Amino acid sequence: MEKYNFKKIEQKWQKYWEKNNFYRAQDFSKKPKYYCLIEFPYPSAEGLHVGHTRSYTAMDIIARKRRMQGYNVLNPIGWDAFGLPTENYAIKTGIHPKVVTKKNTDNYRRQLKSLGFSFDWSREINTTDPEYYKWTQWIFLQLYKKGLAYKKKMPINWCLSCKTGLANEEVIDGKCERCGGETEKREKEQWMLAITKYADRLLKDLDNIDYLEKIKVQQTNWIGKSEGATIKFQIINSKSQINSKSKISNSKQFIEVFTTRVDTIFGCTYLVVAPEHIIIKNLESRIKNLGEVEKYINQAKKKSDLQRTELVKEKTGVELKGVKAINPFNNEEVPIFVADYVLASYGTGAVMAVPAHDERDFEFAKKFNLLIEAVVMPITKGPTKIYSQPPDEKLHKIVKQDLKAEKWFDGIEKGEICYPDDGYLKKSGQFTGLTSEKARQEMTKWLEKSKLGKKTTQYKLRDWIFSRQHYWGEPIPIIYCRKCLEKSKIKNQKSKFDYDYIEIDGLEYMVIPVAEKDLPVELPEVKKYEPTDTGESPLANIKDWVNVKCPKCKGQAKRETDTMPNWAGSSWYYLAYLMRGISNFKFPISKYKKVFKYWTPVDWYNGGMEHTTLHLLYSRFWNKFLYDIKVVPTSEPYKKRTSHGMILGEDGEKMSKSRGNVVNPDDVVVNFGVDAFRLYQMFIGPFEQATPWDPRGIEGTKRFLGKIWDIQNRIMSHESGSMNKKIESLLHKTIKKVGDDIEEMGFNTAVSSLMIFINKCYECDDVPKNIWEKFLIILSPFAPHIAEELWEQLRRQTQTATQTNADSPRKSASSQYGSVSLEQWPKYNPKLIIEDIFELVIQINGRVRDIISVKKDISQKEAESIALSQEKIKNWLKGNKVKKVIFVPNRLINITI
RNA sequence: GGGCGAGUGGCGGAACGGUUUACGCGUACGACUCAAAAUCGUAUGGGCUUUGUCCCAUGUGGGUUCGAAUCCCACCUCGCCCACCA
Repeated sequence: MEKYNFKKIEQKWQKYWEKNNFYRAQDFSKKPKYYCLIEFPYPSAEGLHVGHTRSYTAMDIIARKRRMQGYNVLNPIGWDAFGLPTENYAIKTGIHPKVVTKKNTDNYRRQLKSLGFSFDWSREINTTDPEYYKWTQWIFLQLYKKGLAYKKKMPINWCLSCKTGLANEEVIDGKCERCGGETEKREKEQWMLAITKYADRLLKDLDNIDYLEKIKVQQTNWIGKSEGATIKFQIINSKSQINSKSKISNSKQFIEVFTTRVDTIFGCTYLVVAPEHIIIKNLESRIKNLGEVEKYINQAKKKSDLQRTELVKEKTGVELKGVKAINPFNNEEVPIFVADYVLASYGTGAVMAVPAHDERDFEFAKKFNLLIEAVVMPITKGPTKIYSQPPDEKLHKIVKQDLKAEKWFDGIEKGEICYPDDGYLKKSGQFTGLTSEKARQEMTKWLEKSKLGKKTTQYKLRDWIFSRQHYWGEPIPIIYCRKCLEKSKIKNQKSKFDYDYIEIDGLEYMVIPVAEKDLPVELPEVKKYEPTDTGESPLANIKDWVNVKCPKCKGQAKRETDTMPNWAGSSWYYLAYLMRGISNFKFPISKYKKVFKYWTPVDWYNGGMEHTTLHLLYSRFWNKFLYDIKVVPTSEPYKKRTSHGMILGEDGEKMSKSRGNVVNPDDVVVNFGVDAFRLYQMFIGPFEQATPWDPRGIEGTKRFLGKIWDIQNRIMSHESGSMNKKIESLLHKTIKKVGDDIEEMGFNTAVSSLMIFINKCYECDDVPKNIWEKFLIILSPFAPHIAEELWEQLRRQTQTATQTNADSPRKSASSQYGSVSLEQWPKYNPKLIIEDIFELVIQINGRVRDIISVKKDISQKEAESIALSQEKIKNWLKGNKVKKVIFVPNRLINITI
């Protein structure tokens, strides 16, 4: 018999699969569909590493199993190829990103094909293909038409070294996610997507999908819904100013604040507004220390986010002298401060400060010596004093009256300690005595009745900054025309513009979306890819691309030169695979509705945790939008989402080029073969956990395959057939275990149970063929090449034995014997799993003292008498009285003495 | 500071109320070999002046239970994500 030659086998079967279009998904097949999805890779110059391939292998195993279970499986692959590394490479070398992308995708394709993944290569996609991105642009235009894409002057995060705007999500600790460089705030006209309009649905619909709990929690926190109230504080001039003749101009001005703790409002001793808050400009004439305030604001603006966060400990701020605010609940005057610990972008950009019940306000008040007034007292611990008649007697049960509790309580009362939790109210007018919860309800009602505020829901989620000033991205398909704007102005009344216009460099333009028939707006050829220092996209320099005939008036117009962020192309790629199969991206969209209906939603999507709040949320948003405009039939794109752990380097650190600990699958495969590699990736540790790569570990899975090869040779070398009860029972156990484990992504234990089965077979001389065949079937998703080869050998032997003389036609080398991947996934027989003997554990006082084999399903009585008759046990029991006997059927008996 | 998760042999890990250390790596010894590699076999948590019907071991300290790695409480350490969100 030949030795196990993985190279030969792998090549043979990979060719066979490809030649026979083995893993092509059938649109509209009558079989039930199963759509599994992995995150398509960004084709970098370094090539694949084992971090990618582990998760792909896992999904490949699931796909292969589903096919054997009778599903029509779609397991597609493509390239998320727009991105900065490619652009940076182009800047350095002058080579067109297209060329680089081609080179990298070719390499990735070669690598993936060599690893035996069962992808449907006929649907390969590439986000940088104009036929692909014309649809990305098309979706943008639909968003624009529905008012969900808009342009806005925004203080954006600007990366000084990449020279581009970044979304909040792309700035980490004040640094650029890509290059790690410093960022600062800049004002720029940016295209925005109104994801916040979908915030509530993105949150609520999490209930109906099967995402890992931690993914749901992360998305929930990211969306960050909080219920509270907005409250209007009237602004007045402070007394000193009133006295100095200039009467209060009666145009009432208000500051609106957002709070989740209305119940603490009687403890509000000042207001704070963010440095960017518009009210400061509006109050300019009334602020007495304007110079000081402006100085502070300028300083705050200069601070990058990094500096702002670094200064967490030291709070800064300036009082707006000359004005005060009136607390609508008690009509008390409170001072107004400007401070950068208040964020302009959240809530109303202004807060009511309650130092007694908010840590940040407390800190600020301490520093500026402001009044701290406690109005909420703790309920459960040590209230030695009662401030009012609470509505519920039980709330006042004094739990402990030790000194500590009393001190704590007094500290709160004296304003020495901040108490940020719920409690019951004191010194709160008509609301005194209510619990925080109840008070929030009542006070909000009161606010709404008196029209001084209202119930409000706030989200941390912000709109998505969609503009990038880069070359290597999808051009935003918008044209700006001055002539059209002039015409409309003449036609319409001056003040009523029923069209979109925009101001660029002081000139006004009309915004004209590119028509569907003119898509794609293709990236022009350029000589230089560098972003400009002015912050404009490199596209702005291509005059004959920028200057364009207006599609409406045929006059001089110009194109938008910003491009889309990376996340655009990946927000809908699961649909692109379907379109690719049908009509290769031709218009119109109606062509594809049927295929969407057949395949969506994705049944199982696996990817990295790092995409939970970006890609995964963005693509849920786009899908919901596409659902609303009736393009896709389901409101959620992915039915089930799981995530994988990272593979760390041998040193236990994250794999990275700079650390030099990256493992390239190519090198592993050369020495050990694809099947050993696939198995080891699955065996290395729990799938959801990070595990270090151990270069020696793979020896084990290679030996495992060698054993399989040997056993098959033994089986084939002699007539076997006699049933082996033990092996049969173990087979059925293994079928169950492997099947269950795959579903729960317990791949490491699945592999180990396959190993246990093989170890047992190895001990036996005689493994019946029909048992062995079933083993090959359940092995095949993990190690498809060797499984195919052994299956074929086995079949060839059987067939040549039965049909002697038959000159079997020799078409393709292998197809005549079928393929193991066309077999049915075997069912286990529950009866065969149950053994008639089990190991009865005999414990005394919970400690194991003896183990004996006994018959299954014996009664407690029987077990007891067996236990008590054991010599060892008798010795233990000598001179002791049996107190109690606990019996766990088919497991153990515990005697207490 | 907040959220999520994890701490078990020399190492990756299994078990997730019932025999701690499955499976694999490594190591030691043995077989085969002139020899080595490969392969196969055996052993492999620690302790003992007691080799036993012994004792101790799942980050630390408590608790619940006949019985805890597993459940509860407190603490320590590490990882990931978020972070002045009112």
